[in-house]
Amino acid sequence: MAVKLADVAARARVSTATVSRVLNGNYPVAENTRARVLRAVADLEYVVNGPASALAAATSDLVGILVNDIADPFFGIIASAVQAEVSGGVGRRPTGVAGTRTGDGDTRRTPGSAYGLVPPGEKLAVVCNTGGSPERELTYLTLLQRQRAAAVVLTGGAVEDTGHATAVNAALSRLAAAGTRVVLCGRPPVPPEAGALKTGPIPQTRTSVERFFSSRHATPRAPAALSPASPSPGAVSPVALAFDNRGGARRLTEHLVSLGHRNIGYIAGPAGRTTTRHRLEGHRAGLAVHGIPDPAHRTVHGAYDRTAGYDAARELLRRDASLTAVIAANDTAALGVCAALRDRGLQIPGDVSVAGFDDLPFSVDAAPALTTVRLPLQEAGARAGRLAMGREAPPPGDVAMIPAELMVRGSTSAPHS
Amino acid sequence: MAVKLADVAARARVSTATVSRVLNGNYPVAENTRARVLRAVADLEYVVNGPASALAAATSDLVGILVNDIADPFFGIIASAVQAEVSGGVGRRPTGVAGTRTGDGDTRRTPGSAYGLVPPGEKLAVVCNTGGSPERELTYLTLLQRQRAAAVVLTGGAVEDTGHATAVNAALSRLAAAGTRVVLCGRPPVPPEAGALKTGPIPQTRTSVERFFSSRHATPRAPAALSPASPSPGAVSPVALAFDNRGGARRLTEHLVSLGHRNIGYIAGPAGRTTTRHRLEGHRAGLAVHGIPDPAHRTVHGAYDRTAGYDAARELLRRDASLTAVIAANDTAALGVCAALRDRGLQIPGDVSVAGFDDLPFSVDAAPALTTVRLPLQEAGARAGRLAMGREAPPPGDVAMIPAELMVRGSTSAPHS
DNA sequence: CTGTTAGCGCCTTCAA
DNA sequence: TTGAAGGCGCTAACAG
Repeated sequence: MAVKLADVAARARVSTATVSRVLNGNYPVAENTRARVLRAVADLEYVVNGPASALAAATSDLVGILVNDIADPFFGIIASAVQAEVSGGVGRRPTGVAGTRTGDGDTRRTPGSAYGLVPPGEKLAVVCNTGGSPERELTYLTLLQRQRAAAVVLTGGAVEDTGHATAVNAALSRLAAAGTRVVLCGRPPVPPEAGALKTGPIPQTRTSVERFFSSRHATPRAPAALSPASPSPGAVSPVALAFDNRGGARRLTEHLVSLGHRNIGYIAGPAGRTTTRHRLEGHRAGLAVHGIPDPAHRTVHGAYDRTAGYDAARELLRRDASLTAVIAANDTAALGVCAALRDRGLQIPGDVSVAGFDDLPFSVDAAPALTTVRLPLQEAGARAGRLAMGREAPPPGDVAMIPAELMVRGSTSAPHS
Repeated sequence: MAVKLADVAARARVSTATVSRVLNGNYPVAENTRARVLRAVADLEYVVNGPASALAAATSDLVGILVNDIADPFFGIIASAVQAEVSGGVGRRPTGVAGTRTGDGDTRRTPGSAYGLVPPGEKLAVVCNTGGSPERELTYLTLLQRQRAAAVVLTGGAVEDTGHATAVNAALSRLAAAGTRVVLCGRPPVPPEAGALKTGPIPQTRTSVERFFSSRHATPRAPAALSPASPSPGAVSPVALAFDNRGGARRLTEHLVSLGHRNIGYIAGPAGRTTTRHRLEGHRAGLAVHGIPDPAHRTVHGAYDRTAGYDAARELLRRDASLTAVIAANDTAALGVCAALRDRGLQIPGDVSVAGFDDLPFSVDAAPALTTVRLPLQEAGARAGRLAMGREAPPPGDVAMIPAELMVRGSTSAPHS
């Protein structure tokens, strides 16, 4: 980029410091001076140099949202909610300096009028797709740390490999230590020992809330790296919003049992992930409560997608023709199960009942409508977003359990005979 | 962040320049020196300061992917493909310097061994959710320009408001002028006039391809901002991969006509967007070809979601009870249509045929399976990703039309009587 | 192969 | 209310 702050300053006949103040709206500037500066900015189509700004101020407005699979609506819905909260937050910056706002949103203004200007406090919410790969997860975490992200939200189940978990927790600790807010959404909290593993001094950065409600002319950003170390270098446990996967799965299985099912096939998600394990544990607990045996051959692992559900259903039927119900680890896989059953000429739920998990938007439109467990993805994502922005107080103990709700629909009924 | 390059240099007893060279792997360094540096990096848990690095090098490794609705699988699938190509690209950096790689992927190594290290050339693909809001689209574009993004991929239909279109095109021109590669995916090309509106000199940055295949020790990045202006400051028209929405819609409608339908309801997407218009035009063309009248009351506009489809279907039936078929602007809305018909006690396709668009993964599992138009979202996204990385040559004229394929399934049949 | 030395563009005290 | 000036941490010539 050619045009820089100095160019704007020259054209507005002020110093670079003044231009900076106008742009950041964090310091009083005379009204007509401000106007001159803004005109110069528009005329020159000046756009702030993010890196330079971030370097000098030691902060950035990036907020990272890590998801396991962006093509899966489960994550799309969460990410969307987080993003909306982060960059469209209601009541953000109530005392914003008028002159630095984007304007009235009138897109028919002369092009260039609002160029390069973004409402102060506006964060760049950014979704990072790990594809479920541990390496990529770490890579993104590192990249976000490089960028000095303001906050990071990790969504969905975690990989349970000890080495990886340790590495991730260490990365999160470093992030937190660097002043980045870390929030877990739909992911179990970091075990205390892990969180306490390595912790440097935690700089006490002022929260966004504090900034939002401080005096009209906010004082300059606190130099996080220079602030004195906090007294207790205790465990850095990120705020966690965990889904009640275990409870939801248990209630789902109990629902089937109550209908009279005894031979229930279970298609679990990919092995070695917390979500997979918790749902499976819930399922088994549901069986155990009623003293129903659970032979290993009735469980198959697969990915969280349609094809996996399809294949797994065939495999289950091959192994055990006496099945009267199949539970899939999520709705997408459940659709695959339905397809496999139909291809075998089996009626749902007449011959075999089917159930899913998540209650994604399309589940109610399957035929028959899918019995499943509803997770309030949108609400949880929004809450995670507010937590990431420091706009909501963390739950007691920094952990909240998000309830799951059983949705009984047409795909389950009493077994045939 | 406390630990900086100088700290690492001190610990490794080398100069900062050497550390930088090791980290960037773009210059020869003695093997044992490199080892010392890497050990120091690991010991100190050093993580590069992204902003500082970006500032000094005048580039960043951010790649932005703009989507209208991240919760919609249509965009999720495209974004996923782009991302995979951008950050997992096959054969990227074939001559990479071994020592600077993350390692063998062994997550059980001592935590800290690979910290802060990311494979050279690794890009941070980042998905930005505009929510279909023009303002947010511009904001993201500005924010990405601030960050000096390496590339930007815009996906999905564009808003047709003239003022907004002009503003977006101007923003894209500025991005391009700043050396950011711009790719349109599933979005019509920028009209020549618009693209030519404002164009500064286009710095001739070396493409990634050139970098990838240059000598073993790649020479330093070209100083884009300082390179001489290109001879022809012509129009900056970004590479565009457009979907054949018009053709697909036309074939879909002709399919219904060929089955004998004459009274076809059409649920268009939100007004004022290119995708909506193109699909509607295709539909009308399909009717016109066969001389079938198209009274205005048979078209209803709505969002691209289930609820909109549901409501619109009820409205259409209210207006015209003679309908024998309903086409929805996308599959999600089509599901809503099916639900509305079922709620009215109508059979699909016995009483009313239904068709969608996009062929999202769940469409084949609807009951009956949805007749629709398949768009190769995954393939298009991957191609867009490669284009964004400069790993694939742009199509002739910088525009490629991605074909749409009619998928005839169970939800359409000849009308009843 | 390695060290020295200027900046990169902006923010932010300190003065005025 | 405004200006002057010193970094922020890193990269990239240019020597050696």
